[in-house]
Amino acid sequence: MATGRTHRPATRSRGIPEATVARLPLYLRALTALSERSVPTVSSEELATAAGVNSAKLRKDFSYLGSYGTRGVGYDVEYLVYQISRELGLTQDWPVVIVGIGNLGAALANYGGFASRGFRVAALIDADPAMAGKPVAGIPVQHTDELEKIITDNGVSIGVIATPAGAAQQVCDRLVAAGITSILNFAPTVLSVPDGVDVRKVDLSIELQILAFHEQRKAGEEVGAPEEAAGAVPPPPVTPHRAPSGAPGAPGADSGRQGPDGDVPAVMPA
Amino acid sequence: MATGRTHRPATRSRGIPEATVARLPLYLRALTALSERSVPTVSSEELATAAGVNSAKLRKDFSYLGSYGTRGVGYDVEYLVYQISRELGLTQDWPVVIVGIGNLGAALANYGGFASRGFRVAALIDADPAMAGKPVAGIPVQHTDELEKIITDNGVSIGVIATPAGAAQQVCDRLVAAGITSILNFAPTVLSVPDGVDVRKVDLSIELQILAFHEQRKAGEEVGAPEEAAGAVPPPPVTPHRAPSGAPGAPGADSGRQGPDGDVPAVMPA
DNA sequence: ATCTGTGAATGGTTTCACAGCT
DNA sequence: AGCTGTGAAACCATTCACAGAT
Repeated sequence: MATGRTHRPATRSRGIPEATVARLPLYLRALTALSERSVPTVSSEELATAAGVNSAKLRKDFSYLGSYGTRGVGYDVEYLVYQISRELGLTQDWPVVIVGIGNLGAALANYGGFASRGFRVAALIDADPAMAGKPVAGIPVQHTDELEKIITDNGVSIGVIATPAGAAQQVCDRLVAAGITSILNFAPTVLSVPDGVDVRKVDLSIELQILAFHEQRKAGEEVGAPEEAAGAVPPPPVTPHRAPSGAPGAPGADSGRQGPDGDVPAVMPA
Repeated sequence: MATGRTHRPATRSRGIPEATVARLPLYLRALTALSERSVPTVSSEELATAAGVNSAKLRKDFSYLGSYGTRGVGYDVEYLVYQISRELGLTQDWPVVIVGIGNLGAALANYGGFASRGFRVAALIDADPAMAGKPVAGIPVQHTDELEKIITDNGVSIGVIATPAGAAQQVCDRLVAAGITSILNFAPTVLSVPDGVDVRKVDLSIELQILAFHEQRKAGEEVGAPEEAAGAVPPPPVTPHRAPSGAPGAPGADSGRQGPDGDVPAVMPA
């Protein structure tokens, strides 16, 4: 049960900063679009705009990869596409398994963006026996029992977890035991993995909550009142010694914020 | 065409750092789980483990909210749940519209995590007339024509875009014109929005590409060869003056990396 | 004249380590 | 004794501004 490493402690990765790595796919996408329109070269300014960043950042980012531009001219589109693809490891193909074929899993299986870069969906796996054999996105779903075999046989090293939260850790453990070393997790749970395994998390409800935070601020500033928008100010930290008997404060319109079962599966696998 | 602002330039938000805001939902989830198990108090250490961060970070984060703990004891679970909910704006409810009801849109509509905190799916919108009226997750899909009316009538300020990339900017413009000020974008495009509108992006293929980057590094280090794993070293930056006639380098096994239509819709709305 | 590549400056985030309260 | 709250230090990321290449 190793303590979950998650973010890669910069193992001296020949220096490319994590923040830069996270933007390379953005540049790649913008470049691919240019390439399709047969644009031969771009300036840092143009490319930055297309990718939604500023040009200084882009140039700094590229400087970690090497000197791939031409002063006074810009960057050769095809050449850059290749260099970034190579840096990201997209010149080889990556078989991927998706575990948990509910709505979300099906959406992922159908997602064109996977196939379009080196990623290939090697298998779809679900715990529901009734799903077994049914094709999703042209690929027959296989039962969880086959998980280990599928991974070894296909040499899969990347797994996508799209199961309900309750099943995620268990699935994760099996994936890791079978040899998976990178996991993309859509279930709303913190996964524990041994050292050397990378986990990235995509969490829909967290993103919304962050938006709500800013949204609330906007609403507050609008009226001029710098603090609370509506509703009474909550009780001060009265240093409670035990759990308060009732509810903590005056939560306003809080008629049952709690969902049907706590933190909730992303999507049912059945 | 305003240049797309995206990340909130820290408008003196009473100081809470963006990185902290992004972690509050994590803490909230861990606290909710504790609350359900009727745990009265937690130490920063325990809570940090449950949330997947370290305790120093957690304490720093909480210190921006106020002094909600008790030295020598820890934090009162219920009280903290309330304080963080309030800070995130989750004590009020947020009507949300989802535009683009393909596999992904349907998955989102069914996602329990939305409903479980203040978020309420106010409407599902799709461009396909054949979808109109069909219930998804118990909510009838409405046609894009109704978009503006739906938003104004329901006072919606948060919109989720789950359309193909090609439609996203257009949908975004209409959402913004109708009064939406926060957008969660699942389409693989950079959205341009006027100042004051927040956009957050969830991009499945980018996450996978980041994993591939690290995966590649692991494979390389394993064999001891610090540089290229397999395949010839690519051509040096020969300062090409125009686009090279053929392909740039020696992309190895690159039998058609390009997908059927470029960067590809997330999921078909039809 | 133009546009890249990069040191130096700035700003934000994480970690350390300990003072201060219970 | 135990655990929070927080300055100070260390680290990472972004932006500035300009030297250097074409």
